[in-house]
Amino acid sequence: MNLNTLRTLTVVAEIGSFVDAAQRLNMTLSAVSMQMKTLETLLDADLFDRGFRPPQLTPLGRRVARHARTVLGAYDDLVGLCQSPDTIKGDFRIGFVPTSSVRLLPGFLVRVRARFPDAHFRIETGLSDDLLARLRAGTLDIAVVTGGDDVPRTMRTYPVSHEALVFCLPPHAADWSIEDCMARISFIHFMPHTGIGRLIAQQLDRMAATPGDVIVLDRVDAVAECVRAGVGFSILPEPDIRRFATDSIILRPMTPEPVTRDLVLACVAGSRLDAHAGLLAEAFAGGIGEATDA
Amino acid sequence: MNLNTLRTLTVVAEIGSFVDAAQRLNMTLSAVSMQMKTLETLLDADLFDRGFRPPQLTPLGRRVARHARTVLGAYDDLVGLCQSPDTIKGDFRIGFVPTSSVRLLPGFLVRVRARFPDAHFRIETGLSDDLLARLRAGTLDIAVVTGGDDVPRTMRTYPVSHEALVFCLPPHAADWSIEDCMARISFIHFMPHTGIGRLIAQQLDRMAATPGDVIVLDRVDAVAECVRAGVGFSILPEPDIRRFATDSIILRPMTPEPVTRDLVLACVAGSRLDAHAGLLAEAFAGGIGEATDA
DNA sequence: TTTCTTTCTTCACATCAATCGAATAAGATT
DNA sequence: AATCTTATTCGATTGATGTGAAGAAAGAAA
Repeated sequence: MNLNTLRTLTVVAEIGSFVDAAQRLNMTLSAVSMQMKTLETLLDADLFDRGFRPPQLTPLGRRVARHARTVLGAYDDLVGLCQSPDTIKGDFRIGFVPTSSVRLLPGFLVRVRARFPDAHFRIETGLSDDLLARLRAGTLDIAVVTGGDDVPRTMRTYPVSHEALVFCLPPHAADWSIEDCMARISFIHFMPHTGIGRLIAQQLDRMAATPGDVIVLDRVDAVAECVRAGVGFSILPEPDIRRFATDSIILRPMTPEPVTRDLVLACVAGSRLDAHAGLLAEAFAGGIGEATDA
Repeated sequence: MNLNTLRTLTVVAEIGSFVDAAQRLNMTLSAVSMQMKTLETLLDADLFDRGFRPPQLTPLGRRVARHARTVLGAYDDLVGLCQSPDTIKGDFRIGFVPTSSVRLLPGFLVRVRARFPDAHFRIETGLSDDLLARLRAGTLDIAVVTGGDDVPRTMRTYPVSHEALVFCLPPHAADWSIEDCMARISFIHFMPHTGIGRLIAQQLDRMAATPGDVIVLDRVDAVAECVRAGVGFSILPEPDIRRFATDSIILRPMTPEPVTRDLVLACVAGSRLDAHAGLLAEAFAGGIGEATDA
């Protein structure tokens, strides 16, 4: 009748190893092992196949672990019943898409700590799709993801930031048209397989301009250095590129009209942070610049 | 994170007193008190109003208690996941309508103990409507009730017994017609406000025969004695009346066609005994006679 | 295969939380 | 007010749960 064993089970199921689960839960390996053994005796069921060294969940074990999440969720809801609706308290897990983790995270943490001292967040990063899947699986309570069509209807979203995409040109191309750039230098494509990458690809399509040469990079700082060095030009969210040597990189708004990338705070409807997600979204207030520059 | 406190809370909420809840839970009053205090500190909420001597649940406390039942239900489901589908294990609460508790209960208990030694049942009695309400509220896992239209769709039912209603006439009326009886002696109406009582009233209606005089009784043995003494005649389920002095009471089938009263085992769909209700219904096999006479 | 590393299990021991019984306090009841 | 019933509090005991070290077992490397 103790939920700790269930919580441990879910963590073990998620992580796939007793040692790592123990570390995450701040307890010893032996405690985890004991708990799982206790649980198996209590339920009179084989949850793990110990023929493998990280013991593998049996099919039954997987079902139990999934159901354990429901039980824990129901329990968390009960705890939530007793909390005043304008405060947040407890341990939560929040996910960030990589670029947002650099820019939005610090300000978010500062504000949240000030406003909700009894709330603690474990921060995890991942691509939008990954984070959404983890929200659905219940291994994440809330996440900052790239907004758009990809976010399913079952999730509630709250706008967190609204960022203009801009062309980033090297100094020597200051007077060039975008067509000139396409023809004469490389296009540096940032993370094409991600939410923001798809947005960039979409813009290239829209301009019906095929770059002569494409370089793919997965770090904003690398893109910035390459642009500055004159290797090529790029498209990035303005706040991201502004963090790097703005003076030596030419920023130019998207043509014919501005394009924005939206970051939203997503939360499964009815999940335990559902009622508080709006409050948390406010902790991003002021946008990126203020949050990081403060 | 311990479910025992939640279970205690639900029992306290149901019973309305710490002492009685403690007795039901086989623990001391102080333990119950401590648990409730612990729970209140943990949730940081006032669950009870201690201005009254059996402490009264606050509105929040009531909500928490209701939600606690959900949590416990989810937990029970999890336990159920691990049990083989053809065995039953654990503590359950079963309700019986009064007459069935006399006749069906012993046989049921004997068979269930033999077949499912790890299942334990707390037996409670009540009228059909009461039992159905308690099933819905989750304070009962399963119940034997009078079948018919009253059983809502959300409940699954399994036939348990099928009993003919019969006229019970005193010896001196052995040759009388029912019309004669109506005119000359009292009709003894058994428990008119219950499931079976409504069925009896329905039969009187159908026969379009208004008895001259009606005596209401709520015990089968009292009905039997009155009939035997020649006070009046009655309608009862055959197995019930057979338990009393059959030789000195004339039984006659209902006219124009036989009428039956069905007892069903009812269970909320999706509740923790849902999957096993069919098996339990089998424990009533053989019907009343066999069960009690064995 | 043999050896080594990693990971889990087991054990004795320490620690903490839950329960009990008795004494006390506080609403109900008369 | 006196008394009854019921809940709270307190110290002592018990049981459950966690720790760390030693042992076993699976997987990787030689």
